[in-house]
Amino acid sequence: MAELRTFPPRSAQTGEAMNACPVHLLRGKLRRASLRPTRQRIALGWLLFGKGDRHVTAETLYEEAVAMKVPVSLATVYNTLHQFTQAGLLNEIAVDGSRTYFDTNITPHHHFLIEETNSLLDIPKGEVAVSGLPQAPEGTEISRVDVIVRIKRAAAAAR
Amino acid sequence: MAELRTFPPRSAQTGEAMNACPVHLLRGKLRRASLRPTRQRIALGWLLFGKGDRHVTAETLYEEAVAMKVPVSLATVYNTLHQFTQAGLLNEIAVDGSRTYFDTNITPHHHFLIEETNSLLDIPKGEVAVSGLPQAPEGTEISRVDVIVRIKRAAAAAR
DNA sequence: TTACGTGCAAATAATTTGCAGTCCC
DNA sequence: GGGACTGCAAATTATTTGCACGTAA
Repeated sequence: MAELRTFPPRSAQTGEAMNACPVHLLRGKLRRASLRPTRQRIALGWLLFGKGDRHVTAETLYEEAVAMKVPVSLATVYNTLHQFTQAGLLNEIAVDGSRTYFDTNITPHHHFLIEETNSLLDIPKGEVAVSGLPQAPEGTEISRVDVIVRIKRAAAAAR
Repeated sequence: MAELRTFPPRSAQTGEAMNACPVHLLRGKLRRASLRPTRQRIALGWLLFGKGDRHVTAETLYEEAVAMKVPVSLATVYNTLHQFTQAGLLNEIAVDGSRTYFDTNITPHHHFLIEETNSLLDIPKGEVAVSGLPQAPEGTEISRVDVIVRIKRAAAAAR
């Protein structure tokens, strides 16, 4: 259905009359990160940043791209996710020992992990507070604090 | 140096005069978990539970076993770690998207992740408190809360 | 004896890499 | 035009699995 066609109208790539267009913003975002705004980076950026905060894995993003008829290879999705992460546009989250998740919400916040579906959910900012953090060992500093609240289906309570 | 020889003195395996011996305790632990106290499970259990709380990966435990001249295969180490985990003797921790760590400390506590060496350190119980945990979604409950404090070498402060 | 465990090697799964061809500046 | 980017396939890494053989009960 929704095709790539929706994205970078060829005519627009030359920059005429569309300064508020999200694609335009994306290009700027990429440029600022010294990443050439290529077709696939823009398409992936669109998928990632175009609909609010999301959590994706390389695999899911790749599938989305394919579904949207965006011509991109899985290897490029991996590369792009890592480049975006390195550029600070994404956060990497480890929840289980197998897949790697990427989060488009780069503000400090924590997560629910729905064990049943292995999916992530943001915990609204401010609801969780971690206190009493001990001093980091000599010569080191805290780079990040991750909190993951694992959720399972409630034990069928006797009734 | 320290060889397996130190472990289950053949004579002891029949159960004579060594009720307080750690090997004996281990056997009980395994039996209670319905795991046959086999040579390799005892050796691995010895390595895991014989020196206080530890964090291992299948790979590191395997190397230790090899160094101790314990005859065991990597596949068995994986199996054993999972069986122990399922039996509640170990906790599995995900800190990065690649390796899986196992923690012999099964009481609720949190971790430092030394990014430089990719190693884990327990955060002393009681130092960290997580407050304001939101309600788990309908029909679900919290199964565990993991807090991982990532530590990096301090930015060389100007002086 | 007999089911449970173990070892080995092959199978998977997720991710990375090498390199030839393509595209942006 | 030239270097940055991409795609493909082969290479890696971490982990799992199938199956013949060994071993605890």
